[in-house]
Amino acid sequence: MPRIRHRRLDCSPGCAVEATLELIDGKWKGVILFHLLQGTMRFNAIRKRLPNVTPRMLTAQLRELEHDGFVLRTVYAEVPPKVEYTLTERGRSLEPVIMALKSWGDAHTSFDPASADRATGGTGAGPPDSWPACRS
Amino acid sequence: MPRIRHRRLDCSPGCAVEATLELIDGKWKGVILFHLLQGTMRFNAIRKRLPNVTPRMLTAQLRELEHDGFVLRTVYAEVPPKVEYTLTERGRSLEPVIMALKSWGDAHTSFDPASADRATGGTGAGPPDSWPACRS
DNA sequence: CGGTATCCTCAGAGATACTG
DNA sequence: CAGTATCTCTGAGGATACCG
Repeated sequence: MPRIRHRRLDCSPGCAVEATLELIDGKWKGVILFHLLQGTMRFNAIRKRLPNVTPRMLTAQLRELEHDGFVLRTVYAEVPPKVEYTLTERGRSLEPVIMALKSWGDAHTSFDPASADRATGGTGAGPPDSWPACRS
Repeated sequence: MPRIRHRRLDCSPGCAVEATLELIDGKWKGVILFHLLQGTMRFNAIRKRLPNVTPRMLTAQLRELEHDGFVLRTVYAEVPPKVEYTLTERGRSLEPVIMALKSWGDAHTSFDPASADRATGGTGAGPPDSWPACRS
């Protein structure tokens, strides 16, 4: 069984920011957490929401979330197999964080060049050329 | 000049979550953003706040933040050189996100086992063994 | 249905040294 | 002071195939 380790030990007043980021970082954890906020889901249900995820990656991410105490994995001894993923209390405590991320994303995915780059007496140089857009 | 690309294009209702996460992900961006919220800082001032960062990494992270329109880099034609980093409007718009991350981290760095893992009719098995603690 | 098992790639990140 | 320049390496993450 591969042990799960966290890497960031660097501290400072902003340590808490990094600590939290590290926990929800990892390619799919954010979205998984977001979807689980709507309720318990089964493996393939989650999978359908993440179009490009491979089973291997989804398992890995879910295992990390479980290890970090965010989700509870419940296996039913049935045929065919049934596994449910539910947020724990700790997992639900992330709701404000996830929602802050979502709100910002919703508000800024279509970027308005006129509102950025105007901080102080900026040069006007270095025009931001491209931000990623959300497809579909 | 190495072009900066973003990778995550995967969409779904939770797309915005991932989109935001991607922008502030990257080992040091969260803390940098956090510190810049307190005001304009110079390169070495930021560096002092991130004890274990190498100049190369700090430069890279700042360049990405600049590319994403979060920070403004102002170079003064002086000797010795002076470069200041300031948040843009767009950068400051991240404040709720950063603060959500920090609040959660502050509240959960000392983990209380009694409050987690009690979701539904949990098994009680799989005791969470170790979470990373903040040193210093 | 809900995963494992392998294999592989490549970009993120560290160490070290040097510079306008 | 504020960075570059290399060189190296780890491991997160993808592709593909198979299993209880």
